[in-house]
Amino acid sequence: MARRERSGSGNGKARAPRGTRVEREAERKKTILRAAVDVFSKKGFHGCRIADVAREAGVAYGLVYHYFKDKDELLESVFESGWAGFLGRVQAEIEKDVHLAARIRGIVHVAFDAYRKDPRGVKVLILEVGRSPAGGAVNRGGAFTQVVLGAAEMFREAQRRGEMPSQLDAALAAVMLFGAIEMGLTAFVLGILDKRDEAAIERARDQVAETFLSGVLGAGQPLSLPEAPWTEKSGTKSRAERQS
Amino acid sequence: MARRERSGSGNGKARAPRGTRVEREAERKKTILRAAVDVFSKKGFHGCRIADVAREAGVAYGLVYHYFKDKDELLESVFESGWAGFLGRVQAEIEKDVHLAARIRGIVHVAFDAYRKDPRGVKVLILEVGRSPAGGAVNRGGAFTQVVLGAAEMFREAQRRGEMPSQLDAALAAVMLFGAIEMGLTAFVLGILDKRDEAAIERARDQVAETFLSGVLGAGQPLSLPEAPWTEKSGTKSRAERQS
Amino acid sequence: MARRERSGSGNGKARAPRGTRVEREAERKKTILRAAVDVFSKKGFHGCRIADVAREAGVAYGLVYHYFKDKDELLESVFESGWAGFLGRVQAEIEKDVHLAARIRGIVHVAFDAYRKDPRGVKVLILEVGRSPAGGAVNRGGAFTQVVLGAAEMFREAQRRGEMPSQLDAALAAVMLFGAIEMGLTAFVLGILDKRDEAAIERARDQVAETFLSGVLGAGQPLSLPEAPWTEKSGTKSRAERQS
Amino acid sequence: MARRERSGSGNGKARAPRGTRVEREAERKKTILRAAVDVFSKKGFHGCRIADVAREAGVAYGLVYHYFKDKDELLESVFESGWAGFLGRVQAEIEKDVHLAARIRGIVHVAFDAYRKDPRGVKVLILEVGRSPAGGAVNRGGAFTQVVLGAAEMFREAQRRGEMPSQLDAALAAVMLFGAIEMGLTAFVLGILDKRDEAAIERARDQVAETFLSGVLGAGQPLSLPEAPWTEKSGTKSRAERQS
DNA sequence: GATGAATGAGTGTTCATTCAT
DNA sequence: GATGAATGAACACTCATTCAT
Repeated sequence: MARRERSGSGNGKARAPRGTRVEREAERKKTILRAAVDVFSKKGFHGCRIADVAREAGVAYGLVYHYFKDKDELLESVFESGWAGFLGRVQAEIEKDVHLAARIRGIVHVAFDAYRKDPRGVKVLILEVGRSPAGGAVNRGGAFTQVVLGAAEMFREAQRRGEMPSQLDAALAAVMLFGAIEMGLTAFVLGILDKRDEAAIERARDQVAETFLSGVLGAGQPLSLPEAPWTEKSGTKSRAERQS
Repeated sequence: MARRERSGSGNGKARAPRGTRVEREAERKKTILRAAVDVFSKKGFHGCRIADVAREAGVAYGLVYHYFKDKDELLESVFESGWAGFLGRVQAEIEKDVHLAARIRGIVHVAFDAYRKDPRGVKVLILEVGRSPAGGAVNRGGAFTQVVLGAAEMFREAQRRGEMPSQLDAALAAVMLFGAIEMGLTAFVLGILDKRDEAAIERARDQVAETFLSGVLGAGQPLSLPEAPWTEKSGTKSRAERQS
Repeated sequence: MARRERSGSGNGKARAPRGTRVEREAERKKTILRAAVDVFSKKGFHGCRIADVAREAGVAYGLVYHYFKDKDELLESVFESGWAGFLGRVQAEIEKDVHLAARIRGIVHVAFDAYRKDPRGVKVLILEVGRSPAGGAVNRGGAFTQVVLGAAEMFREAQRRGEMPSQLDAALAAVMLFGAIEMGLTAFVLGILDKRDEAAIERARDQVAETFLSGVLGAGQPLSLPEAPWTEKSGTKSRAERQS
Repeated sequence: MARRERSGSGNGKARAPRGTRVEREAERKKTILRAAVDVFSKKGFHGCRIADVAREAGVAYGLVYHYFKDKDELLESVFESGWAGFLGRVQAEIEKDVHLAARIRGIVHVAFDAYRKDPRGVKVLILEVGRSPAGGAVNRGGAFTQVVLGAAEMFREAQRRGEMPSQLDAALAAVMLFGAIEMGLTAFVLGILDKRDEAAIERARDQVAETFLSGVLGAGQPLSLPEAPWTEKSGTKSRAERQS
């Protein structure tokens, strides 16, 4: 952002071929970031050392500290560069002024596409994000929570528009959406589904979207299921029990 | 050896089993285990030190090593004692010979009940389990995967019985089920939903179950949605778009 | 020594079969001592744990501490029980009123016999004794030094008696004697010579004795060796330089 | 990169090699090694802590680990740097193509010179080397054994050349040689002889060499000793008894 | 900017020793 | 006397971070 152009000051000797100093620096930073993603995805945040990242990036040990204040900032950058982009795209889908179904499909698509493009990165996100109870480090919670809340608002709006029954709690719907997506991807990460099968990934994507939609939209019409006890009872009952 | 029989003094019901050395040792071990769960849930696996566990349990540092070979074994025990129990109950639900809907509800109930009984423990499970790319330590992967596969089999069986449409991939259905549950609980862990509201927990439980059921069972009847592009086209289309 | 006979005091019930309590205790202590020798010989003093000794002896962990104040005392006892005996016998040989040659042979015999009877014990002595620079523990230095000094006195006496030339420093002769013996045994301990070959042990014993004798007794008659430069030069010179 | 050429400022003789990073690192490593030798010689291997070595060397704790993988490697280096050099020089003496007597004297000289130059180092070698039954660490055994075997070969060769009677077992002769040397030095280490008396050291050196030579070379001519019982009997006898 | 040596606090683990039963 | 659980000091090793070149 703070671009400081300082094109050649008469230094007629050797000049770095491609790109300004600034550009090359940005390049370096990206290299390190990418290396960090790789290493994190292999060993996890805690299991990796700065030395690993440096080696993977092919730069000197101390250079990492030129670009990142400390390990935490590095992690945060990883998330900003990956997660933020992802969340941004999700948010964009959320804000589209189309029918709920289209938005859901859009969100799911964004997630699965991200996985197809950068399985490593997604793996890191899935495995590390939100798993930092120590706080401090990955403050993904915040960003992620924001998106979930945004999605909840989307559902609420859809309910107002009549695009979806009002019985289902909007926040819960949002949560379930991301749960379905995450586990869908986790299935590939853990090897339950074959990650090398492109078609399988696409199929999973569509089924996740449609199944979720079917569940959410059909929530109003309690299909005649054999005994669906809690749909009515539970609410009442629990309220009664609440006295203790 | 030094058996100290202290036959009930009229206390016809529960009898304090304290006294035998063996019993007190088992007690100690449990104390440490509980302390470990507590500490883990507060600081996560990597953020916790043996010293913390010992302090929390109120025992001497070295005693932890009397009962557990090393930190990894302690962690594994935490998961075995918590996770294994949970997975066992899930498995029991899976194997019940009732309609799919009942089984799904049973599974969801087991999970939410576990959370109600021991939020801390569940938090640990959710935040740490399966997030140990370093491998070795938390070998939950295996057990969890087994249960997911078991659930997949359940869905497959249900499809054969005609209790559920065959279009949805059974494995994916299993994965989504656990995803919905996990995220449902995560919502409480992360504070998106109010964990102190017992009724909210029950409501979430039921909605998760019913929504999931609705989605899975209704998967056959693609409700007349405004544009549901991928249901049919997807495979072809995406392959076409792949050119870029 | 302090035998405290307390034959049955009318205790008509169960009585320990063989031996008084005192006797059984002495027995225990010996068992532990033997176990300690074994373990030390396998892992060395520092490499072994009290637990190892206890296990080897087949007694409970804490019992070792009933009989020995601490690890150091245990080690000292090992040396006292083995080393002291050995040194005593050596001392006896030293004090015999016979010709030097006979005494030397006697000493060598004592050492090699000890090895034949208890290779383990000798190994411990050789490998650990005198290797405790930390002081404290093995105060063998003292005892060993005493014996060396005793042997030196023996040589001095022999020189007075004319049984041996006076040129060789008596103290050095003593030192060399034990050096030859120790290395002779070390050869078996390290496997340079075959420890299972009884005849080899006997041969080594005799050759050590005779060679040493030959060297010491012949010290007066500087066999016409091709160039024996230091015998005269160095000695004289150094004595001259000694003034400073 | 930042090469800072500081070509001699008229200092025609010795040039301070300091300046290059590599050189200073080698220097550092040596400093640590020397410190390790010092600490070992004071406290022994087991009694010394990495912290001691670091303090003695005046470097930071962690730096020791920068140069040495772990404590064992440090120890090994200590021995390699000291022991290997010593053994090499001994081996050189062994391989010289001169009369046995000269070689023996050479070997003894090498040993005593080493002691004069670096009593500390020799002390470590004497007190710790070969006393590591735990194996692994000090693999001196191998190197030392090799030299002993080399010396044995030297004696065998001398026997073929007729420089020494054939009765004495060559391997035993080798063993005794080193035994005499070791104990000769031990006498100074233990304080039996005065280590500050340079002349005493020289005298001891020469007497050890000559006495040993006298013993070995005179081995053929069993000086008319009063009763030399085993010289004939024992050998024969033991061979006979060997039947059992 | 780049490099990697230097630093040292933090933590897992061991094990001698004590003590209640 | 026996037993082995309990205690905690001691120490090896790691690794984030700094700094001189």
